[in-house]
Amino acid sequence: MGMYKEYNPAAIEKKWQAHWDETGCLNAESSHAKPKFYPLIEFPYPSGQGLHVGHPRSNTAMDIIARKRRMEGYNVLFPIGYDAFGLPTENYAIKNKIHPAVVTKQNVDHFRQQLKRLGFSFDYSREVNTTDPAYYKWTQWIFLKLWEKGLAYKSEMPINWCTSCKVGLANEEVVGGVCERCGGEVIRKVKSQWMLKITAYAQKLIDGLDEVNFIEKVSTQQRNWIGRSEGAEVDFTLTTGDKLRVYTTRPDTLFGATYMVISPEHPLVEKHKDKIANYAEVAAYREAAARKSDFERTELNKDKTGVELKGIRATNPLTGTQIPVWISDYVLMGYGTGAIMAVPAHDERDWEFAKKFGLPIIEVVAGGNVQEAAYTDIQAGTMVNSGFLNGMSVREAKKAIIDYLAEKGIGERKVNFKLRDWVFSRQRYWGEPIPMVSCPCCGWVPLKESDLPLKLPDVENYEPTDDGESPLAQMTDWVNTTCPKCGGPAKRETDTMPQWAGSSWYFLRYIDPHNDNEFASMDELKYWLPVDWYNGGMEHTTLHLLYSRFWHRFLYDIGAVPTKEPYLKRTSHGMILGSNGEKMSKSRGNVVNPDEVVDELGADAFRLYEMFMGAFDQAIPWQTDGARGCRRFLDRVWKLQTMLADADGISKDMAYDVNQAIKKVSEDYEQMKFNTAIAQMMTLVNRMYQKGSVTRTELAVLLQLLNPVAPHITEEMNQALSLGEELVRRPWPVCDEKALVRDEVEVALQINGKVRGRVMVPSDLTRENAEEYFKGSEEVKKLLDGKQPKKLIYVPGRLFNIVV
RNA sequence: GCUGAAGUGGUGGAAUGGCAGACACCGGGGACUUAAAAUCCCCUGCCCCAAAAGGGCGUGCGGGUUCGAGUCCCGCCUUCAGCACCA
Repeated sequence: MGMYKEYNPAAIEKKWQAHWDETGCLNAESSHAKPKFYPLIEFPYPSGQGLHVGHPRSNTAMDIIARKRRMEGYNVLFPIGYDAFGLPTENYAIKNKIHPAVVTKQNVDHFRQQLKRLGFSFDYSREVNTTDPAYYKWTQWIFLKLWEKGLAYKSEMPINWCTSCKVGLANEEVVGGVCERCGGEVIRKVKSQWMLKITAYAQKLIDGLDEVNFIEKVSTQQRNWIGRSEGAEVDFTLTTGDKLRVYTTRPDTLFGATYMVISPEHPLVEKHKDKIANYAEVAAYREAAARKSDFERTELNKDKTGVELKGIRATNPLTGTQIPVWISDYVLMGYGTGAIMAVPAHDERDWEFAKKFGLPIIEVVAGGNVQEAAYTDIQAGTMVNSGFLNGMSVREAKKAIIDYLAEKGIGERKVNFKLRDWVFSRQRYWGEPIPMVSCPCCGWVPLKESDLPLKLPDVENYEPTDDGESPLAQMTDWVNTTCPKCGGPAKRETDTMPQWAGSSWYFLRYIDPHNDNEFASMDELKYWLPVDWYNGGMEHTTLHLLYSRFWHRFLYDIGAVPTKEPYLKRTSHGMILGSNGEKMSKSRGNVVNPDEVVDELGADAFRLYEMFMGAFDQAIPWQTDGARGCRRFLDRVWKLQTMLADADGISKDMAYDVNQAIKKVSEDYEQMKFNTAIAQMMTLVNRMYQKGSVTRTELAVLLQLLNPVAPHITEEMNQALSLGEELVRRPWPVCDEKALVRDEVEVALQINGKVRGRVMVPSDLTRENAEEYFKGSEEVKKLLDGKQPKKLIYVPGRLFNIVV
């Protein structure tokens, strides 16, 4: 045993990190002999600011699980990589005239060094980087497969266009309707873009949720986002002779339709412009709508606006009544058919619209007062004013009307999804080139697989062109190519893929990261898939998490991966807020830099605090004083070396506490209740201090339990005291249930639910025996003071309640 | 407006319908020290009482269920996050 030294985290942490690097003992084993465990964190975007205190929250949590699983005998793949394409890097490159690849390399190196300082047990030998051509070769390959199966197509879609900078902007760059950089006006400009048909997978993505174990709020949010609804499409006839098809979830209310609303972009507006008496007004409204972003159009609480198409009317197919047709920007071309029938009596938005514009309101479901408010209850109402539907319940009416519409050929049952197809084009440089060529003879032609990766060319200038094309469009040498099909002159696609592309399949590449022939071998995929546990932020629930499920399910359908779903389990961490309780941001000046905390307190204390600060799934404000408290705890653990007793084994008076800690810590880690697990270890250490001594066995158990959270200090103490081989190689401790059984337990004595005393009772006292036992008790006699008990309740081990 | 989450001491937070405030932070007191820091020990929800003993009040608000409610039900209020008025 060496001399006692002060706890010096800087030296200890460096030593063990170097040891893990050299031995690779935390890396996944290539053998498939052991059962596998694949935990995953969302790989970071390597921003110029470096790591913030939010990253280590998720990382430490999964590191704890990963380290525990290794001790439980699993072969663990805990990978790390970088999601390195993206806007901030590109903007930085433009501003500073540096190639984005250079910036990316600097940032990745910085991130890696910061992550290593925190002692995460990542397998760095499997690192991936989405900007590496050897990686994005396979991103492009997946795109080609999607194209092959008809899931990639081109469509006219609006982009945000700054009229002053003359560039396309991301939603994020549009703040309050104006350009974030110059404050210029932003309009929506239509451009032909690549789309992915995620809507074809809507039902599969809903059904897949039943096969996995996601926390409830994630499944709920994905289901709501996909938004399956069942209703009907119905044809109305216009006075122009056209059929106007609408989608409705309430076909039962068809008799109550008193007007129609179509989207301002609806083709019928353009088609019949000479029949529309107030066309100038309509055109002005349409132009105003075009200027608005989807968000503004759908912004709530805003006043309903709209314009009647004068000169065109629609006929209600059931009543034969002619009703007016309006345009309004709250109806979007992208959902349903871009047209609705309005039933103001039973839809709140329609009701408001009708009130504002003085349109008639006809009650067709009895039960409310439709002049006062829309009546939307679909459980209680009975049909009225609805011809053959009268007297039916809403449910019956729905079925009857759909059957009727189908019979007459004017409508049909229809399932709709809120989910929209995925706009896959960006007018940017720093993304994966889309491997497609436009040929005047053959149309869009995919590159041959053997020509992948299609690398990004070196350009001088990364600024988008002022006509909305990607910077790549200026690279005529690169753009002009030959058609892979006919060999004639052709042009490359110059838009690039969105950042979501690389992150939609990165967990597959980790499995076989150096494979040049395929994105991963089936043999490895079969062993490692699915990801057993994926932790990430709630903000990625409806985009990244859904997109990657979509790609994975597609790859399954073409036989490229062996599982339907990529992730078995999904959990989520809460955000770390600034000490003022607000979101951390540079502008608020409340950002905490993890490097500074590690410098002052060490990585172990930092990790400990990240896990101790509060409930893992809740947003928590950062308090550096709290982190100092965690360092104090580690100091106390360190000092236990000076309190070593001669005895070995677990002493009798500590058996309960030690085993209680094993049980509680083991269970709490699994449920991500890290804060209470740590509290339990603090309690154990407090007990050891009270006693003033600790055996080697007791200390070894504590170090083992603490190791996943604070891996450096625990390995160092284990080694310094020669307690055994490295903790990473030792099995996870098992609770001795017998040690938790006690002869007597303290229970509370209550009168009418109020605590009036405490008493020790045999721990095996049952409900049946309790009455007799307590009747003989002095304390109970005293409390009763002659009163007659009406009822006696014993909760074993908890309390005895006397109702008088 | 919709959806989701949450309101508990001075602070962060604990609590399968069963002793509210575990574990920490801050603060106070003591020991050690020439002294300070660090460390160790003790106290620390609020109110009444000189103190103790002993009461009383307490988990956003108002009701309810229950022997018993932070927890369950109904109705409000507030805060945070997300959002695509989805017919």
